[in-house]
Amino acid sequence: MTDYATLLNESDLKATFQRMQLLESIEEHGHMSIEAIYDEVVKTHPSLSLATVYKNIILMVEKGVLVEVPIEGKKSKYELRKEDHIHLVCTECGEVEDKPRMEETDTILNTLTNSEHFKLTKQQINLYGVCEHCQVQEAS
Amino acid sequence: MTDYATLLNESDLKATFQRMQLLESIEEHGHMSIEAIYDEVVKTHPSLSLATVYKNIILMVEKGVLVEVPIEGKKSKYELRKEDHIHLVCTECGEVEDKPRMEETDTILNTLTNSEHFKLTKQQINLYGVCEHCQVQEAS
DNA sequence: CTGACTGCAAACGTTTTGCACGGTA
DNA sequence: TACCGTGCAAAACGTTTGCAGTCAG
Repeated sequence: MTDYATLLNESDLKATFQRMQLLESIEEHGHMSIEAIYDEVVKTHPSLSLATVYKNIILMVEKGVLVEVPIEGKKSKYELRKEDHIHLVCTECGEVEDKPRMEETDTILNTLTNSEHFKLTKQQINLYGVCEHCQVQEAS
Repeated sequence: MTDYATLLNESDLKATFQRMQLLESIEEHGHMSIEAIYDEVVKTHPSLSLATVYKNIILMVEKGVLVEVPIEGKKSKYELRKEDHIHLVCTECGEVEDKPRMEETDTILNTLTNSEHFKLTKQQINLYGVCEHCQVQEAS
């Protein structure tokens, strides 16, 4: 997906230069905080306002273009919406990595919620730990 | 567990009246935001300071007495530390319910992270949807 | 008795808001 | 052209801090 204009229009949002910049930056980096998105985009578009970033991130989450990833003890990060997956969150460097969701977990979780009469709309699996890269760092 | 004094002392924290009140309120309600904890405890202990609640919640999370539960689009809630479990988060009323973790998911997630050379320290599974109670409300 | 903890008030950083201007469809 | 979206500055909000007094161990 690189056609942000179509994506935005299909979500009832006008395809402004700012919104496309935000999406481009998020796709490039994977998972970003609002502050990080602003810092990144303002480099190439200095008149960008932080308020605009806030307004648009919230709006794009509501419209389903973006997904919020809440993280323990930190500010939420945001990513493009894509098929369900698991997040590996490194507690050392803060990086978030995506891993495909296993079918078995889906089945188990669906069974569990069905038996609870809970109308499941969204799964969120975050695994916290130390990524391979940071383990190497620690060793030295 | 009701012996908060022992729990606190074992965690290198003094067993103050305020801390015990916070823990009691959290245990009674299950999952609470900082604001909610303050609102609840200040009723019976009017001199309580919000700053004290902040300081202590953060401290007790660091010491492992409490666990932070980050939730999409909302402020984090806090719960007593207990054996691993799944959270069912109702997007209507905001209530969080605990469900026991299935062994199969544990196995799957461990296998996944091992193969990634990711040193797993903590799992977090949140399922968002509508609880049974709110589904009944909607129908009417 | 002493260091840890509390409450207060002020400081701080983050997020939201209202409004005049500018740009998309 | 009509609205939606942007940038700015101010306001509102949540969280943190420093300090003097108090309390648990």
